[in-house]
Amino acid sequence: MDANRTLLASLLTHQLSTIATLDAADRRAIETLPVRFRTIPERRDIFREGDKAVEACVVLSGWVCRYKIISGGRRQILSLHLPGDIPDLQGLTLEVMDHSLLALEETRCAFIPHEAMRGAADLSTGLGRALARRALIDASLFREWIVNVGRRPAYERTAHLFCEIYTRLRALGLTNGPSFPTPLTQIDVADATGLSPVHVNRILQQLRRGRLLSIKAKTAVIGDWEELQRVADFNPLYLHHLASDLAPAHGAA
Amino acid sequence: MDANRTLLASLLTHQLSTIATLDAADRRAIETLPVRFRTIPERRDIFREGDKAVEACVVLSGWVCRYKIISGGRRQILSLHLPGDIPDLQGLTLEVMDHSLLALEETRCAFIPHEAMRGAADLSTGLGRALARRALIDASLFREWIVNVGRRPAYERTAHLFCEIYTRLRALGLTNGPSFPTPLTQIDVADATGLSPVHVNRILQQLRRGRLLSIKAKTAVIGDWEELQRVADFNPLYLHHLASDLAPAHGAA
DNA sequence: CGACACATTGACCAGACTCAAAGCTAGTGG
DNA sequence: CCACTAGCTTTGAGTCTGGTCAATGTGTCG
Repeated sequence: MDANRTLLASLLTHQLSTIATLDAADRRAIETLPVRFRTIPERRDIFREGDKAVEACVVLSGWVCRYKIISGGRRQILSLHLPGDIPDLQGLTLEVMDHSLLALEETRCAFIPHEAMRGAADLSTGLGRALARRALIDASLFREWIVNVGRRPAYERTAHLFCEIYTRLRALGLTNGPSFPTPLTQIDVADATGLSPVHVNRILQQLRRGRLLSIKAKTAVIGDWEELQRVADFNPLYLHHLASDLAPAHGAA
Repeated sequence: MDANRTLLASLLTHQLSTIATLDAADRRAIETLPVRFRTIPERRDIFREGDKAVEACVVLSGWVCRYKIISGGRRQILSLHLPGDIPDLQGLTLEVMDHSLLALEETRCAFIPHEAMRGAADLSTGLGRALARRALIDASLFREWIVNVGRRPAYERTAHLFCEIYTRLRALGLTNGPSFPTPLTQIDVADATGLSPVHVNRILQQLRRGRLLSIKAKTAVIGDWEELQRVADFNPLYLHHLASDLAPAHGAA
C-alpha cells in the first residue's frame, strides 16, 4: 500500500508547507514516519473523551469532527477536520483527551505513534515548528467559533460556518467551482452552531431562498459568495495561512 | 527593580512547572530572559486585532482578557488571563493578532521580545515543552467555552464561568477561602457568556438567591461550591494540570 | 416492501433580548 | 464637604428569536 504513504506525505507536506517552511530534511522526516493506516466507517468515534491517546491521527480522506457531550446529552461540535488535518495534535502533549473525535463519513486515516511524532518534531525543526503553528491555528479557529456561537444570530452564524468550510476546502482543492460535497446533516450543522436542528432547517431554507447557499443530496452550492461573506461578517484572517489566500476559487479537483 | 524580575521568574516557574518538568537550566533560562516591565491602566487595550506583536506579555498582577468585536459592534470575550499567564503565546508563531487584549483592571505586565523567547525555548527543551503545553491548554479552554456558550442555558453557563475562574484562582493561591476579588463587571460577564447584560444581572440575582454565588463590590463569594459545580456541569479535566487538582481550597493569599 | 435516518412543517412556548427608566457608587471638581 | 458625573446595576414591560413537540415527507438501503 505505497499509495497510502504517498498520499499521507503529500497531504502533510502540502498542509504544513502553506504555514511554515519545510526543507528537504523536514520532508524526509515526514516521509519516514512510522505509520498505520485505517479506514473508519461512517459515524464511528475515532476516540472518546477520557481516552489516553498514543497515536496521532492524520485525515487522508473524509470529514471528521471533534465534539463534547454535556450532562443533558446535548452535543456541541468543536471543530471540523478535512483531509491533511491532524485533529488530535493536542494529544501529543496532553495525555488525556478532553473531547471525542468522530468520523462524519467513511474516513481514511493514518495513525502515527506519538513517540515517533515527537521524535521527528524534535529532530526536524521545520516539522516541529509547522506542527506547533498548526496547533495555534486550531486555537484561532476555536476563538472564532466562540464568537460565532456567542454573538452572531442564527442566520449569520450558519452563513459563517459555511464560509469557513468553503474557504478551507478551496485551499485544499476540494471544491468544484462554487460547489462542494459535504457529509454534514442538519443535525451536525445544529451541533456546530449551537442551534436546534429545526431552526437550522429554517435558516437553510432562508439561505436557499436568498440564493446564498443551497444544500441538497450532500452537496452544497454557494450561490453568492460575496454576499454570503458579507452576511456572515467573514474575515478569513483568523484562518491565518491555512487558507492560502490566493488559491483559485475554481478548477475541478 | 529586581522585585519585578523575581516576581516574573517565580510566577512563570510556578505556572509552567505545574504543567511540565523544569530543570535547573530551564529555570535559569527563565531567569535570564530579557524583559521590560510596564503597568497598563485599567480598561486599556494591550494590543489590538491586526497588530503585529514582537513581544510576548506575561501577566504579573491584574486580570486581562482577549476579545473580538464583530461588525455590529458586539463584543465577545474569548478568555480570561490571570497572573502568570502569557495571554499572547500564540503571537510567538502567528505574526498578526486575530483578536485584541484588554487589561480589565490596572495590570502589571512583563514584555519579552519574541526573538528572545523563541531562542530560550529552542535552547531549553523544558521551557519549550512547557510553553507548547500551555498553548494547548489554552486551546482546551477555548473548546470548553464553545460548549459553554453553544449549549448551556444562561444559568448553567454563568455558573460554569465562575467555576472556571474560582478553580484557576485557587490554583494560583489568589482566593480567600470561598471568596476572591474580581474586576469583572456584569457587562464583562455578559460578553464572556454571550448573554445580554440585563440577563446576566437577573441570572446573578438567581445565583445569589440560591446562595450559590454572590458578587458585591468587586468581590465574589462562593456560597456552595459543590452545588455550583453540579449546576454548571463543571468537570475540571479540561483545565488539564492548570489547576493543580490538589491545591488547598483554603488559606489566605 | 419495510425500516430507519434525516428533512420539513406547523403550532405553541419560553428563554433571552431590547428599550427605557431609575438606583447606586465612586471618583471629580468646586 | 457636597453636588455632579459617569459608569454600573437593577427593575419593569413588551417583544422576538429560537426552542420544543409532534406529525408528516422523503430518500436510501437491505
